[in-house]
Amino acid sequence: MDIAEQLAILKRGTAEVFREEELAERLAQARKTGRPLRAKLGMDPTAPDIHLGHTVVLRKLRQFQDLGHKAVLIIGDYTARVGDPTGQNTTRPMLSPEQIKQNAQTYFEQAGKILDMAPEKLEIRFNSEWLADLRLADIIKLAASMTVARMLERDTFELRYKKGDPIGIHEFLYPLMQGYDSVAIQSDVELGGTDQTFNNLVGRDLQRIAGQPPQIVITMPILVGLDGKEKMSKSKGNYIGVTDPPSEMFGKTMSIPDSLMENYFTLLTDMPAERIRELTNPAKTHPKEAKVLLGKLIVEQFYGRSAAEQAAEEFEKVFAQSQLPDQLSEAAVSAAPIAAAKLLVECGLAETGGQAKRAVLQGGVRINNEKITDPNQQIIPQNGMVVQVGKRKFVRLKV
RNA sequence: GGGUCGGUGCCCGAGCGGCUAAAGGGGAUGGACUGUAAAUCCAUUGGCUAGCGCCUACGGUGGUUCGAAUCCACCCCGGCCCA
Repeated sequence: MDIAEQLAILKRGTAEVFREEELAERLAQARKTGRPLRAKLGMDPTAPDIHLGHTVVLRKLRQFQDLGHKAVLIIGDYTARVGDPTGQNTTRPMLSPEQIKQNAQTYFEQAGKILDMAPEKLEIRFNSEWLADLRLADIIKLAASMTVARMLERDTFELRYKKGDPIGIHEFLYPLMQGYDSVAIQSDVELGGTDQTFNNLVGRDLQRIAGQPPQIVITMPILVGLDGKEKMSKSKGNYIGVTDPPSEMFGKTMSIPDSLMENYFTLLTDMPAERIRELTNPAKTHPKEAKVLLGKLIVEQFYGRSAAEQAAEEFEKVFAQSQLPDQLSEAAVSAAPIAAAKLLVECGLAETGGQAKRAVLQGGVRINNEKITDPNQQIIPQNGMVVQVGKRKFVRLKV
């Protein structure tokens, strides 16, 4: 594949490339010397569960692998002790080493769904390997390569500063540590979300100072969450996890605002841009149809085609035709008569009695598809009885 | 170190001795309308109780008072200004 083609693939969906000419050069050089590029991605072991937001960058990294390059995954075990201030309104707690190790493990398992895990395509490094040995003098030297003004330029700091939120001095060290990672592993390229732009560019500076050719920085757009407003994140609950079961993945995809579809197609699938334009043009494609396709494509990447088809069918059945899903989770209850509200709590459909009572009073509860209106109505649980709260929570009773 | 302002429910934020489980907004949940989209509208939003009612809650501890998120003392945490 020639350089122009490679470049086109690598550029697709990116937010920015610093700098494109350098990337082209470096690709050409790799081809000439036969030395694959080292594409770095830092992983924060504080948040082990991967969602589609993370896969945007992982997919890009995978493209590098597929083009014959090497992915270098940095586990920020040492940096996690500092906590990346990016996007945080408050200082993060520091983690214990055991916790970090466990998180990293989970991360690998999940990242393996996207990345090529073959040893010759993937190098995994813990940054404590080089950061733990730095002495105070080294750290001061590192710190001297940055100014307070430049630090404060970063939105995250600026925002917090203006808002009057606390900023710990140690947080200033984070970008430096991350930048030093690039020096340590001699990366050719570093990938990250746009929120990592600053951190990644620091790597360029530090490499230059260290006499290395500065890495090319490729940033990917931040994936917007299901709410259509904020960044996809676990804490905001607006995410699709890579371990979500197919039906849930599909259902969540169907719930995104239409306006987000183009973005999702671009960042989460390999669909050509031209086709995406057709799909997201309501005059050419019905939005629901496009979204179904999107949902299938997403599920397919993690569970294969047949699971994707099945999830779509199931969705149609349950939500469009209000039928019961194929698979119902079971809840064991005793056979004694019980008030409806209490039954909901018993089988885990409500957390508290008050919540259950409310659900009933608001007409959201059905037992064997019959609406219950009185929270105190006595129910005699029977095997196979189906209890439903709202549109999406079902349970089959097991007496 | 000095001065000053602040810490309220999932989040933001009002309240500044009783009428306060605590205004308002956001979010979330349930309902209507739909394409589990958006927009809109209605309702709910500490726990226990069939209900009367009881318990827990306004940074922490102790106090004043018939009664405290509200007053006082000390402590913890944070912002800003000065040094």
